[in-house]
Amino acid sequence: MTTNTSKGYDPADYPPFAVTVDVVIFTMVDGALSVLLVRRGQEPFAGMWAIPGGFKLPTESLDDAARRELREETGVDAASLLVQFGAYGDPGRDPRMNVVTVAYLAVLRDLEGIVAGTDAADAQLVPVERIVRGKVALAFDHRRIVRDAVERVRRDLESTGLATAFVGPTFTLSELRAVYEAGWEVELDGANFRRAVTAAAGWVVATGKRAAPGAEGGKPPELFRAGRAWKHGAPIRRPRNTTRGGR
Amino acid sequence: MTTNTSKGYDPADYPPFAVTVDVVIFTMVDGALSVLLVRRGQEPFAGMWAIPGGFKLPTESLDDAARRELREETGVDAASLLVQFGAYGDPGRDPRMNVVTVAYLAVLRDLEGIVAGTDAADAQLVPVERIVRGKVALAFDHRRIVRDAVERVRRDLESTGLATAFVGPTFTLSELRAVYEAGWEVELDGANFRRAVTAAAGWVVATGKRAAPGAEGGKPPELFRAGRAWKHGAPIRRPRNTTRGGR
DNA sequence: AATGGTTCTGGTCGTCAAGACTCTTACACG
DNA sequence: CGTGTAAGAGTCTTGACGACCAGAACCATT
Repeated sequence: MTTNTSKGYDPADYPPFAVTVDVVIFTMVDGALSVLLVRRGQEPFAGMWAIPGGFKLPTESLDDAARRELREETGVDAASLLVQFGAYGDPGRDPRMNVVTVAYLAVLRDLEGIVAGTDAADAQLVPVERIVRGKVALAFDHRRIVRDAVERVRRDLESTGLATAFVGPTFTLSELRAVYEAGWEVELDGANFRRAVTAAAGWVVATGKRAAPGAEGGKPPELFRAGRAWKHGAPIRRPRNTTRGGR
Repeated sequence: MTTNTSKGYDPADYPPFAVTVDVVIFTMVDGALSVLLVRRGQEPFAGMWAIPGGFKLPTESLDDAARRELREETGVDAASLLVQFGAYGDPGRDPRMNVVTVAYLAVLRDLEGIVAGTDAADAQLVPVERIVRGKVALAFDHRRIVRDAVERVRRDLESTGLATAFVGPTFTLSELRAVYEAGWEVELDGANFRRAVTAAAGWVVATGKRAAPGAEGGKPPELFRAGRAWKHGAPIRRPRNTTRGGR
């Protein structure tokens, strides 16, 4: 074992990099987990779809840079959620120079309306399934980044309060359940789901109000808001359809 | 919403950064999850303890850089595990320049012997608990990095085959159980643990051999090797001692 | 007003995983 | 040959979870 001699600090010693921050912005579009893509204006990959991103400034933290990119691209100031999930620095991932990018995933609620107000040639919301399966070509290594982001979302649904970021400040249990169903690609029984989140206090708090019944009719559902317990976990676990033991 | 105009490519446009890779190297030291610390030889923070790290080269990937650092610091070529878990770039985290570091966590098995062969003033294995609680002062923001790494280990124990990286190619169920107990700071019943990992095929494969009984005597335990199922998950879940609902 | 359709909401029931616990087996040591 | 120790096997209870059914509350249509 050698001692740590590697961090020499002659400024000529270290190779310069550009550091960028890319943000995978998720939202729910009629029951499908979707991400925001923007069309690139410049080379390289001009005209191609990509996830939003930009250079980090020396005066801001990585989190700040991600927040700034989010605001610049969507006008939204505070995302429901913004988490870092990976860094990408393969040689040649940017054809022009050494770029290391730090990837964030964000969750927004009302993105659909915002995107509808822009030129459809410049921004669109695409179901993750289409990106994962390669139906849409993305610039750089952005397809891999999106894939990793989706993977992270699936995990965090089970271990964090991520799901609440997809719904509004008040929500029905059906809406919340739909988030899990879309993220995990499963079907959950409504009655069992209700029991899981209402059995213990701290997950959802009844507001006493009711939402308007859907277009299809039906009993008007209760409105809830998120409790504090989400800070430390999730009320339900991902079903293991694979009979324990994998394969 | 604006279109993506942020990635201008005039080389004078983007602020230069140094990119480093830091590795939190975990190993088990008599039942305690521990990390490798090395003493810094140069400024800044000369003489202080830190986790190993160094500059990324433009010709290598981030993963390659992490592997290289691991080899340079420990002489070990292939770690049992090497995963990226975070990037850190707060302004001022390095007093001399703009540095963004990408953090990896590694798991090694026989590190104790390697460290014993070096000058104790240059490298040591420290239980994570001492670092988390701030008993050891670390350079840069390395304490935070180690804390995040520990958090990641705890999670990955439940959702990946991380635990098998701590044990040898063949192992007893007690050894494997000890990994979970140390990582989660819980006690697991030996009989129940055995049932969990042997109930379904694919987790552990009996080799037919038996290890020598411990110094304390007792029935000599069976030796197993890891099966393929670990690729996709873990055989046991972290006990929820908090009576569901957190708070 | 009655009927059928839809969704929410509460209840039941069987299955199975998870823990707690006990007992047997196989070694070392004196 | 007993005694101590840890591995390994068995039993039992609890409760979580999923599948399913039934009633309640609303809408739309007749």
